[in-house]
Amino acid sequence: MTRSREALLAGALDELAAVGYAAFSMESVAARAGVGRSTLYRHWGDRLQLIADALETLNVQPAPPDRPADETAREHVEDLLRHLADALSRSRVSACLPALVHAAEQDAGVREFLHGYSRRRRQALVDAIAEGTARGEFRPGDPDIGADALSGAVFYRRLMTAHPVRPDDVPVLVDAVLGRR
Amino acid sequence: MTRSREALLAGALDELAAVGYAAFSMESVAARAGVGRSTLYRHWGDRLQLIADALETLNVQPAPPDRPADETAREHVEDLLRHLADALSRSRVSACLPALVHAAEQDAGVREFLHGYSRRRRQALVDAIAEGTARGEFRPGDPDIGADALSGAVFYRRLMTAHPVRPDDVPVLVDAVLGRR
Amino acid sequence: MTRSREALLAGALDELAAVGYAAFSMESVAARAGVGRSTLYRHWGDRLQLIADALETLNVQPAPPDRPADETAREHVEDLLRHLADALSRSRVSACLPALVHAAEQDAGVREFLHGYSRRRRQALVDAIAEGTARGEFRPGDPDIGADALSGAVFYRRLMTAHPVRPDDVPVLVDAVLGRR
Amino acid sequence: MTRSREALLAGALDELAAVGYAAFSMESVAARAGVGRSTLYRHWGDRLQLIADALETLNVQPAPPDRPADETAREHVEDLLRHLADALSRSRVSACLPALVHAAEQDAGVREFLHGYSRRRRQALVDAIAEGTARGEFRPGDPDIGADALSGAVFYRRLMTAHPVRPDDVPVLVDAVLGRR
DNA sequence: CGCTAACCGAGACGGTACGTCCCGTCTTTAC
DNA sequence: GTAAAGACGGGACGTACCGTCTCGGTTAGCG
Repeated sequence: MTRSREALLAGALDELAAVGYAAFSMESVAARAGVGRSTLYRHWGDRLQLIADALETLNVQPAPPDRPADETAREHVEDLLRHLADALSRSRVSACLPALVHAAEQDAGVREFLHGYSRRRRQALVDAIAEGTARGEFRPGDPDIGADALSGAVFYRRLMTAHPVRPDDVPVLVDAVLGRR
Repeated sequence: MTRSREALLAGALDELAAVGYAAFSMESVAARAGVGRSTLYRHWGDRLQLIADALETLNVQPAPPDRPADETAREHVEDLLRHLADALSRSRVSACLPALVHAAEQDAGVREFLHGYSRRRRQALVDAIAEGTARGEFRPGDPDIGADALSGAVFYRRLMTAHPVRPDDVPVLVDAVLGRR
Repeated sequence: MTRSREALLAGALDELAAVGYAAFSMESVAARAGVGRSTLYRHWGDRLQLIADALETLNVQPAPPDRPADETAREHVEDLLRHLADALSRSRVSACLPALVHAAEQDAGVREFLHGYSRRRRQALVDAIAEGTARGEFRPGDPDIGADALSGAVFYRRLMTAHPVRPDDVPVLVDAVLGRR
Repeated sequence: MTRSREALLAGALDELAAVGYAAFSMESVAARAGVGRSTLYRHWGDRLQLIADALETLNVQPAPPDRPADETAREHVEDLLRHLADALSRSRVSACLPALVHAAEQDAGVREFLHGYSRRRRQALVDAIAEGTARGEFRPGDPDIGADALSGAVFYRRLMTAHPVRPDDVPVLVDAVLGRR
């Protein structure tokens, strides 16, 4: 709303991406925003409220791009996964993700945010898979399981290995889990 | 080695599991171990050294149980996944995992540990899948991709949702990714 | 200035008098003043800055009492010495003196303070002696030397013996050094 | 006695002279002596015992030099004062003196040592003055007072000013306090 | 136009944890 | 059997943030 509010929310995300949740410092957020410490506390009371609020900022779902009428379900699934892989490689979300995973373990508010974020993405994937399965584009199977395996592979590679999934890897992954073209 | 060393390493893991990496306090670890703060610093110098060392403790791979000679590759894969699912539900590793994921993002030592830990588990899975594929127990496919999808699903459900994979979920998952029985 | 500042300065002098310079503890000063340790460090940064500042407190010279017009130079000299003897027996200055002497050896700031304090007192004495000498109340002689001998006796007895100069001892001392009445 | 004992006593005096009583560190004394910390504690238990013992080392009175038969009492007094002035300018005693003054205020053992040291020196001076007074070399007067004034001037200038008494200053001082030649 | 209210910065305050240094005690090694 | 090495619990150091608070100063809106 007020000018400093936005500067602080942005500063909070920067801080989170830069030093993580553990070393996150209100002092430093205020400095990033070029704002007095007291102003910060006037708006958010404590660290967690600020972080939780800043995360909402990330929550704005970009409207799903108009899908061409003739896009196959497989293409759609691949798009969703490519977008996820991309988000986990480059965006601010990616930088904050490990901090979020950790914070979620400690704080119900953050947990809610993280799970909700994940749920929305996953649901889109489930829908696309279900459509493809119905159309016979994919091997028959539970679309929920498929979504876990596909999303999981992307998150797993980002969080637990040094080699995140790249866009080119996506088709192979879809082939393996949902059935060859 | 010395008595207090072990008490402190154990205390460190407890602390990590209890309050996470962000709120991890040397003060509190020393208290948990019933040991003077200076003793703690005599051994580890700072927070990260202690955590890194404590993690090595988790690193001891339990010898793979003697596999019955007649176990199928599918059974083996399912065992590995059930063990992983179990580890991510109950063990000390699970409690520390979010803290680890976060710490790994900030510290190379922890990152190395986490990736190494993940790599070893994954390799066992890859081998089992490859064997099954060779024997025709599974649908043909790249065992690396299959391992990512299977491991990924388990980690994803633990870290990003409120519903971790339970042992009973494993066969369905294996069916979906590697091919129906 | 701020409330706690004064409480801390007073506490510092108490601490200095009570346990000396060697055992002087910031922790304990803060406790004496009923103030948080961080407040103490916010104002002074470290032990020496605090002590140096606290000493300035002692530096306020009480305005010389209106000397009766008919006071002789000898009476004036005796007054000054009695005042010194008294200060070295009872006052807070006396309690801090040994600590000061030691601290002065290690720290230039304290040294400056101590020497300045001594110089001012001594100068008043030199002036009084010079006046008396000019008036023929005292035996001819260098007033600086006389001041050293008189001041010296008082400090010497305070610092190096168990028997400080008492007010009654002053006239005899003046007789011996400056000439009999 | 044992080799390390002596090294430690010497080291203690060095340390005292170097950093004073306040910053005196057992750690550092042991290091100076090239000896383990535990060896130090085996001999002295704590800081004060060590310091007290080390000071005894300084206590060895050099045998009074054979006074020439024809030396006057004034010459003797001047010799004693010159020796004192010299000791307070150069020797290890001088370096330790401020530390001693301070320690004496806190610790009875050190106080006893310091006062005793002072008493012995002063007595020699009193005797010399008394002799000179008896012989008519000095103005009549109480030799105790004279000794306080003379010793006092020397200590005062050492401890409270930046200008210690130098050997050349001695005759003038004696003239002023005990009577002109 | 001037008053009031909000928002803001600066920073004092009591607190807690950090990592460092030294204390005095003790056990364990090794010469 | 004496000395070294060094682990141990303790406690003060000076630093950095925390979250709370009071204090002036600016700006805006409203009377």
